[in-house]
Amino acid sequence: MDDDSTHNVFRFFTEVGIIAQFSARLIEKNLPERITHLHFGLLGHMSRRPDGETPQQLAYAFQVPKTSMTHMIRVLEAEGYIEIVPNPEDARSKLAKITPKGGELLMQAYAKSAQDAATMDPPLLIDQIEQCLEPLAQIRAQLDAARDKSG
Amino acid sequence: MDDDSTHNVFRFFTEVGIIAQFSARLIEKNLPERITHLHFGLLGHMSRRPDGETPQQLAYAFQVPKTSMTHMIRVLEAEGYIEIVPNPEDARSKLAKITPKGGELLMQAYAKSAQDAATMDPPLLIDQIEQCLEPLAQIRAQLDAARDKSG
DNA sequence: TACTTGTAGTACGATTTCGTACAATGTTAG
DNA sequence: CTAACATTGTACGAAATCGTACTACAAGTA
Repeated sequence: MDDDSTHNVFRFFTEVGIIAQFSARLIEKNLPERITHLHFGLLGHMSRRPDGETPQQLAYAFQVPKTSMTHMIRVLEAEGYIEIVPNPEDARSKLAKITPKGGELLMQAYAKSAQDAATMDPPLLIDQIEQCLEPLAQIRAQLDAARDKSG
Repeated sequence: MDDDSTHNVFRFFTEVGIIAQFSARLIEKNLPERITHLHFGLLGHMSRRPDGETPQQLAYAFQVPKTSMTHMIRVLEAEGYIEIVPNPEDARSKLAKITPKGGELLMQAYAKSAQDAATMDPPLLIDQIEQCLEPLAQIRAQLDAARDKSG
């Protein structure tokens, strides 16, 4: 990889890091105290999996340590946004499922954040966003694959 | 903003968030204990500003609370990567400057991470990355501008 | 069955994050 | 000048992050 490409890769990571921080703030502005964008992501993830997922699966999906996930789902459970039930297929394990209250929160935060995004000044650059979407998805898939191979 | 665009915006944020996490890990793998990708970003920022910057400016640039920045620069100073001197233009304030040791760390981490990036399997999608670069920069600039207007 | 090895989740503690409150200094209106 | 007000950095404490070590259960071996 030549110097130019290297520079571009780092620049890419820098831009992506900054934008990620903005999006985190955008969403957290519309979430209750103590609920972060990661919790929001967890709820979205669970809403697509009505049978629930184990903390282990969630930790892997969100690339955080097991202990961090333990803490996060406890917060969500304490606030009633998810429920944690024993895993019928493995007595060591548990299943985390979104509750109606969690679904409510998800919808509301989504709607409010969408509203905020739609009313930004200067306005969001939808064209550029859509233009990035496909390549970003490919890059993410490549990074996922590389992670699975080596660590 | 129609439903389709809204969906794309959220998808964009999701992809960006995941990629940001990967890049953070990629870099932190090549940094000492206690030094994070944010510290790496701080060092890079300071390396382009030999006269130093105040903690306030750094907090704004990196979009973290002042108190978080206080803590971060203390870690960097404790490890000798930066030095903190009084600000000659404002007795309330200080200036944080990168040290030669900090420059060393920056170079080394950059080189190692570049090496890691270049040897990924499957390989990094340089074309897609370069394709995203310009639109991402525009999106970031728009988000910056919107932040300055409202909060 | 008894034994070895592996895996799920968590207790615990060190560190980090960040909101609140504050002391020191700067700025400005009068 | 000086009194109000604003700004800089920080002490402090509550909460979050995450590495280490552990317990409980599972799975494979003999």
